[in-house]
Amino acid sequence: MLIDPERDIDCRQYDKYEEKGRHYVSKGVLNGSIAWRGGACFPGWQGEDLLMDSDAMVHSRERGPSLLSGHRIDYRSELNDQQFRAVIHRDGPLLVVAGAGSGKTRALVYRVAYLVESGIDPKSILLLTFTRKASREMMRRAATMVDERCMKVSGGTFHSFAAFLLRRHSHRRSHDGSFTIIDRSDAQDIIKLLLGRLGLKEERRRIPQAKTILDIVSRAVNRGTSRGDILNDEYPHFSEAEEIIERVAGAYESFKAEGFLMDYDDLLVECLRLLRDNEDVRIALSERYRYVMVDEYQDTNWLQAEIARLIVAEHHSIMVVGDDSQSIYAFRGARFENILDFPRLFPGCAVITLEQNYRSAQPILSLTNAIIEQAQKKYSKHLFSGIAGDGKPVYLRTSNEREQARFICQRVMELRDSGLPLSQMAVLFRSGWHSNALEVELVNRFIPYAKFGGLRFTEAAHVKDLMAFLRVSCNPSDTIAWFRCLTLHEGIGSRGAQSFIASIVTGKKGYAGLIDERVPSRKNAQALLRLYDLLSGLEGSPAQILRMILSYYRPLLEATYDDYHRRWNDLETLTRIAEGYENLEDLLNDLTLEPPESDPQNLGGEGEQDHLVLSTIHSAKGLEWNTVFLINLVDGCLPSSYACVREEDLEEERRLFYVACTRAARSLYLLSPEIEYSRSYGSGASSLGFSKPSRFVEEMDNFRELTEEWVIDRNGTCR
DNA sequence: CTAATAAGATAACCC
DNA sequence: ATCTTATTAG
Repeated sequence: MLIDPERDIDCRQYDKYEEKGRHYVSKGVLNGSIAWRGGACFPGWQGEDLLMDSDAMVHSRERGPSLLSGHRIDYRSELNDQQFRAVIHRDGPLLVVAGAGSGKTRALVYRVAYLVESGIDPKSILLLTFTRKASREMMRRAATMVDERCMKVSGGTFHSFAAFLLRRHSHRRSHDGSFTIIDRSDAQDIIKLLLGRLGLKEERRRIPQAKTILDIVSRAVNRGTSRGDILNDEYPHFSEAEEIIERVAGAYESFKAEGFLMDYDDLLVECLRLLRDNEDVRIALSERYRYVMVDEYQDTNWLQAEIARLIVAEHHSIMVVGDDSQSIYAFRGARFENILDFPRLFPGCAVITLEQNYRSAQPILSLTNAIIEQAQKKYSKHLFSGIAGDGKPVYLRTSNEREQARFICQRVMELRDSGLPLSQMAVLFRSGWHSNALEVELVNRFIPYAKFGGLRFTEAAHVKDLMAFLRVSCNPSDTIAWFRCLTLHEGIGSRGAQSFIASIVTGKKGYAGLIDERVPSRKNAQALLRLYDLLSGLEGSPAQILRMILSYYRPLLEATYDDYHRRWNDLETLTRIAEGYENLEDLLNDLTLEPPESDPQNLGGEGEQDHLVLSTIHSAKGLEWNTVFLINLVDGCLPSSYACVREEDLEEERRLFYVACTRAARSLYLLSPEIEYSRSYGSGASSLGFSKPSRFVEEMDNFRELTEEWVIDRNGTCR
């Protein structure tokens, strides 16, 4: 489509205005459908933003309608109208509401390409995504379209961006800026320590577990409410522990402050504070990042939305992309309302809706539309697909998990034999351990697979051990890391470690505290001397440091774990990762914020590349496969039994179901095994009995028509 | 005070 | 099944 401002824009509905000699449109309607703002929104408009390479912006009718002059990529024919408008949008706020599979990523990638091709400095583009993997992937795609310049785009997660910013402006904080980022389990250790320290063990009242306390504290931060409210709303059974929680929370804050520690939430909170309190920082950022894009906007919480707003406070040049139907991170404080609030936050913003689905065949889409139709709150989007379907999604009930696993293995092998690569098939599930039974079967049949989600590489004990050494050498006040390092040694338990830590950190003796005379010479004296030698002798690149620590740690590893061989491999992986880093702090930073996926388990099979994907639904976000198997579609698994109490939680589970099904391009298999509950399975579930199919299935009256039910017979399956 | 052993509880999603 | 906590012997 050729956009002709004179013809396509309804001139009665926008205000033209002039500023510093340039012409702008503040609002308008294009072909009667979209809100519009900004004179530089499309090529050809005479009030171009002159910041750009003006040549590239001129819409050239002489050269034919499809190619923007100066651009190698034929944006107009490669994108649909809505995508095209989003891509060539230049300045001013833009909200793209993108249904599942509607080419949201495509729009982002093309916009990066378009901006870079127009001569924008890639470093002035900031792409905030949900995972670093996602941003790298987008840049890579843009780079293959344009050139290497696209790799220079600034990008990352909100958390990594916050960490970067905080380190850069560290002089504004009281300490020298070397802080350590702690993950959830570190935070949990701290809470446990504090519970002991505060002498709360003797309390009569029931005290929530460290994990629960942390959860409450974190939720309050991410939702922007008080801990009391969270307690009342979500943990009523602990409401009498409020006072204790407050005390622990206070102690936790001061503990972190003393040790220069920051948890995930602190990164956002401090980043927001930095932006709020320092106008000069905001201005500098606005100048540096002229084009800001936020992916998965429906999963941002209020802190993130606020950070994004402040980054662009000076120029409002921000594009956010999201889909309220795919918001699945409420447990982390995500507010899909952010999408709805966006136009209010940025008055006059352009809104573009992407409704054409390019991923799934129509029968799959019909089902997913019906699923989301059940949602309490929905914001109308009618997805349509041009892809005719081969068949309806398959629904299959099996008598147990084992049968479910066997069916999948059999079907996967059939499909592979018919030429579909394993990597084009995925098995999705609600919780990490739902795939256990299947994994056993896959191993038996030598089907290689890679699992995403669940336990992370950096959560393995041995990896944490090694990171503790690194953290100590990076930040000698890191009490938690010291604790781990010290108790690793024979003869040093929690008590001994505490006294050393007191000497090292509180007594400010540094490493010398390790060879403190106060500590009588015992059999551990020798070990401590060696530890002292190790730590004070650490120098060089992160990889060199790591190797020094490894040679020290190896005997400890072998003494502690029977399966040290496997674990040693992980540590070598870690060293390989470290090779790419010049400074230790960056390495630790990245490991905590963006842990590498644990090595794909290549079990049997010939090619290393091709493996079946197993993934939690959360980790499958944004991805797609030709064939998707959704397993354990059973009440108590999906929806999870934890989510069956509150209405909002249940709604989120429904969206999860929706997200899972919309990952499928050509075929979708829904499996409901009967699971026998030996013990109570979550809250109040009957202690004995069999699971029922998911209520989401039961609730849909047209489920039968939209799917095809299979039953298992003696030799396999048939209709 | 530590380390080994026994009994008991709990089990999600993720930066 | 795995991780935590309580108990007890060294």
